[in-house]
Amino acid sequence: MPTTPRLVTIQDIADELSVSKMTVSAVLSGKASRLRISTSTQERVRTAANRLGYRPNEVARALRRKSTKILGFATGHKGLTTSDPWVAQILGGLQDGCREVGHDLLLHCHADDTTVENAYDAVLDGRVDGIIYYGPPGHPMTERIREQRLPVVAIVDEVPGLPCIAADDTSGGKLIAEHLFERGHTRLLYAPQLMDSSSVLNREAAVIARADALGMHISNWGKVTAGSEQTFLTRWLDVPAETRPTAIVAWDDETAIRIWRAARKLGIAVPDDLAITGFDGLPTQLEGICDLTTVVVQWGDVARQSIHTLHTILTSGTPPEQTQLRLPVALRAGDTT
Amino acid sequence: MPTTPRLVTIQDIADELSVSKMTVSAVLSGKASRLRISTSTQERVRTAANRLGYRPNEVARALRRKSTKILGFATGHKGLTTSDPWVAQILGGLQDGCREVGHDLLLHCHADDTTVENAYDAVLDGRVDGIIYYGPPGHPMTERIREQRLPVVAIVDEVPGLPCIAADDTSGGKLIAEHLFERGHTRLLYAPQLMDSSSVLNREAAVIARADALGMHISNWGKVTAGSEQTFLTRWLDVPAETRPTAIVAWDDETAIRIWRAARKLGIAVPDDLAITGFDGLPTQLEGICDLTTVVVQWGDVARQSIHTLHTILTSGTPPEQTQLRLPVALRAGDTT
DNA sequence: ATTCTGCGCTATACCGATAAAGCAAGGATT
DNA sequence: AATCCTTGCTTTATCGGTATAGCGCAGAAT
Repeated sequence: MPTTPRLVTIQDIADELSVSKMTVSAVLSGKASRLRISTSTQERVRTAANRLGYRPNEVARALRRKSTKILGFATGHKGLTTSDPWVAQILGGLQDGCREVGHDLLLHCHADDTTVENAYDAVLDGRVDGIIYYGPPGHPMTERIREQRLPVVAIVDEVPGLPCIAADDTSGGKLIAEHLFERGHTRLLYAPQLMDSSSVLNREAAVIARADALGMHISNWGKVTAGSEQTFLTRWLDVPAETRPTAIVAWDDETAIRIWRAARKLGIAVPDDLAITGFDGLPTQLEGICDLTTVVVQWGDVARQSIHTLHTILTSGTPPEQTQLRLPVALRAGDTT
Repeated sequence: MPTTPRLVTIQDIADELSVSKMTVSAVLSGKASRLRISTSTQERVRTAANRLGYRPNEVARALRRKSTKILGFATGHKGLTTSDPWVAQILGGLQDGCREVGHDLLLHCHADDTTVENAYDAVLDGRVDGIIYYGPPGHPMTERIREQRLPVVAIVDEVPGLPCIAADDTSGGKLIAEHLFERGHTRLLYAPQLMDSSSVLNREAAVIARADALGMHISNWGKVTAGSEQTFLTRWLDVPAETRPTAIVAWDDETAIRIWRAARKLGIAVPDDLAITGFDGLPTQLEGICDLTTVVVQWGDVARQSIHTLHTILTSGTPPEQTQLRLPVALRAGDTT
């Protein structure tokens, strides 16, 4: 039994003043002039509302207006969690955006594995007006989202057919390759972890393209999952020093740091024997003490922007002109290159 | 104009099968046996619902049932933001808890400064069934929350009269003092930053009490705000070496790291000249590379637990017996002591 | 004297569900 | 043969708002 405290409704005020519900509603929702309510009545209604501590029931409103003024956030990547500090940055941005457009933000907690399906459901349930989706593009449900023209905006990873706000991964990859080139590297190794992400693929493609153009050699030994860094580096140690890659380009900061940590354990000197780069620009709280070379992405801005795009879709009915955005990134050199 | 896609309602199904709305509702909400609906009708309803892709409108449900199955999170500390990685841990825990009790989680984005007032309003608006509140205890609104018996659970900081789930700050402070004692320190300096937090005060009191008991001397030069670390350490340098505190006990990790960073800049050797301790045990992502000595708190568990407490209050109408919880903490020695 | 117009508000229906009571038909009971 | 009970649904009211049309009255126009 949810203990909702005694509520003051519009009816209570109406009874008290011996006017109709509608009069009260009109006054309190600012439609007073359209319904031609006298100033004196308006005054009386407002006074009574204040005195009784009236607050409009948002649920009732939402039902009538068919819009909850709530936007949702759904993730489709497995293992991704809100406590991940980089998702936190996104959440912060989503919140800022919501504040700016006057909505609230709902985090879906229903299923154990939060998929696009949940996003889809939540909209149909009427719980939220629209969804920010961060997940893999391949999900069968994305097809239905497109067909039914549900208000969904993708972030970080591209989902074909959906509006998408992401980072400029291509520029980021280019910056990494150039940075390593300037530092004198000629043999690179790309270390992905997530595989069903357009972001990873874009970063990789850009690094490769730029590395090639600069005459560097770049290889890829496949996924570096959590826990396999040691094996990865052992393999690296087995390669004769003269042909060994001198830098590892990790697809994100987390992977980079895990490799860095493993390198320490194995006694590999970073960056002298091996340079490591990340991608994301996570706030590690240790800036100035211990810095990873990385590409800084304003994830908060990506998220904020996505809310605005979603809001435009909701208010105008159609996506805004600029429905595909890639926000600029910057290289930050640290102690690992 | 929010573009809600064409909805399938209970009425559509009823029309299609030439039965009443109520029959459909009963079947789909599992009350079929109580209303004595024949198995064949149940079958027909379910089939039709599936075929039409029916999803119950949660807003309508919420209105009727007077419960949204949504819990809210409100912060009252100024400057605290979701992108703060440690708030992220809390959010993750809140989400886990919500999943376990079958609710969703709403982040309030209405006002610029999110206060208890917002929490209060959101409950009265009917947007959420209850609130997890993290903020200072002194707010005048907390008085009204208590009076009206609103379902609010405080976390991290104690709010008199409200149920509260927090970390065992007292044990944490004790652990810090003992750890520094073992390392041979005799003169400590306590560095707070937030001031209106019971958590800070408890930590301080515990450190002082334990330090006294162990015969150590501990001083407090007041708040170390962001940016004032240099000044703080300059003052420290001015003290003659023989009477200088040899360890700084920061009230949290963030402050500790800011001091650590400033120490680096000033050429102070950590931990040889000066030891530094934190509190929180934030995942810095740099574990094994660069570690702060700190007290690890399972913030996720604090948050999860608070959801369960709130849920108990909502379902039973009264707070559970154990309405005050202090979760255990552990010391993690790092490179700074 | 009659119709028209503007004012200030009320009546009714509806959003999509659910709770509670009602009611018709058929078989069992007395 | 009359009553009762069970089965299997339907009816009505309600949650708390909002949209739309309407209605009585006063003064102005005809």
